Amino acid sequence: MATAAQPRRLRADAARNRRLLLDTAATAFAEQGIEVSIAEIAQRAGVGKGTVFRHFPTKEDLIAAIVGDQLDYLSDAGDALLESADPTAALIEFMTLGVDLQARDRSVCQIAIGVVHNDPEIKAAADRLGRTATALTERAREHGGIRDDVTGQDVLLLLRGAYQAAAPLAHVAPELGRRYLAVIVAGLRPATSPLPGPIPGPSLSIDTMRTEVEDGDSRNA
Amino acid sequence: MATAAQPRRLRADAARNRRLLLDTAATAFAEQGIEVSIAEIAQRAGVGKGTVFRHFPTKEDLIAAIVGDQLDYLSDAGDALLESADPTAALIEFMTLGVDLQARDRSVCQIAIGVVHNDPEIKAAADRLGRTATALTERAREHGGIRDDVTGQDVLLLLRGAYQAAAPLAHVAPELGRRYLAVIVAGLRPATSPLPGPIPGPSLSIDTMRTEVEDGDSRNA
DNA sequence: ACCTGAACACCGTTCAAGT
DNA sequence: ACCTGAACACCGTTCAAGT
Repeated sequence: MATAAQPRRLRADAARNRRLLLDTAATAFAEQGIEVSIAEIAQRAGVGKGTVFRHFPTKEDLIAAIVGDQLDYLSDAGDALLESADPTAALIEFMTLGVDLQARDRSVCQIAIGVVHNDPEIKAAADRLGRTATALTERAREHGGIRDDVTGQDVLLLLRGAYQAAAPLAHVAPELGRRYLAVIVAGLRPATSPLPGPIPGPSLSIDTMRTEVEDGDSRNA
Repeated sequence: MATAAQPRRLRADAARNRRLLLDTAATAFAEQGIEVSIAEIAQRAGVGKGTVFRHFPTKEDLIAAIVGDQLDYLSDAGDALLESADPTAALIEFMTLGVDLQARDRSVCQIAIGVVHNDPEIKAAADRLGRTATALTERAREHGGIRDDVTGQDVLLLLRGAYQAAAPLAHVAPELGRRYLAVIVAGLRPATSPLPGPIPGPSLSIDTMRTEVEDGDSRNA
């Protein structure tokens, strides 16, 4: 339920349309990916195109709202896993859920990949997911299940990597995501040599880090 | 140099235009990603839009040609590394080159992700890269550097995963790809428990696997 | 307040007319 | 044989006119 800073109370029909659009778009995106046209979504929902843009000023905003919901789903699952007896198994289960979620819904794959960054709803959902991942990661670390230079952000990003590695063959071998998650999990086990480069901070959300740098630069790498 | 089944000999100006377009598009894609318009590429190259489509019937074909070249570059580097004294270090170096290549060129990131599948040029380049990766992987395995249930295809896909994991923060922390590659490499070390799921065959290219299944199905997962 | 569809700018692609 | 730009279909987005 990522219902953040809304202008307080929508008219009855407006609220209904918003939900309707969210649901219609979610299934459409899951089926065909984000390239479905707004026109088609509007038609499937039985409203005019203009209505879509009244609720979501841009297509990105619509995607953001849906992805935000999905992130919340993963946060819920992660929070529940915090009660689990085996912290390491809980972290692995969390990552597995994340990989499967991406496989199920094509639109989630774009999470945080530049398309959907500056939206406040997504930002809030991503922050919450970051906190959950950090908690799970710290428990697993204290339990001795994973190396001590790995953060919750690492876990979230690697969970994305596991799915993205498998993505090209997703149609042929849907279980491949699990395979690569297993490789990654094995790589997270306690080890001697430290990982190279900077460590993504546990408190720093993806969006925060990005906006800090000012958007739209660095086109020339 | 992926110059495959072309209608034998282009007219002088045509050959020149083709190269010009390839170069112009390559830099444009690397700078701004694949979303640059054909119109802009045509203009930057100083030709009409129609000319672009005469050489590359579709935008995908243009991308395919460029990505194919890039894959060849990685194959060349990999083949050179086959002479290296330390097979395990060679494999790691190969993967590092692959991650860096993706970071350098935004268009390569889409490799084999469904956009660019059925193109024969890409298919040939991907096959070759697959063979190179397989050779490097087998040498490292015989050397005892990696677990024995990992194929060259695994290596290629994981190399993609490493970059994709880091991609959301690529602007802020360009070295993050190396970090996640290190995690993955650690996970590839010889181990007791086998990886779950099917093993991507060393001889089977990504494209081959895909066309075997017949495209356009499996929309409902 | 909210909905709607015509209108706009832009994109990939086609093709008749040129050389 | 190859090049060109006008023309087409489609897309995201805007907005004046309706309720």
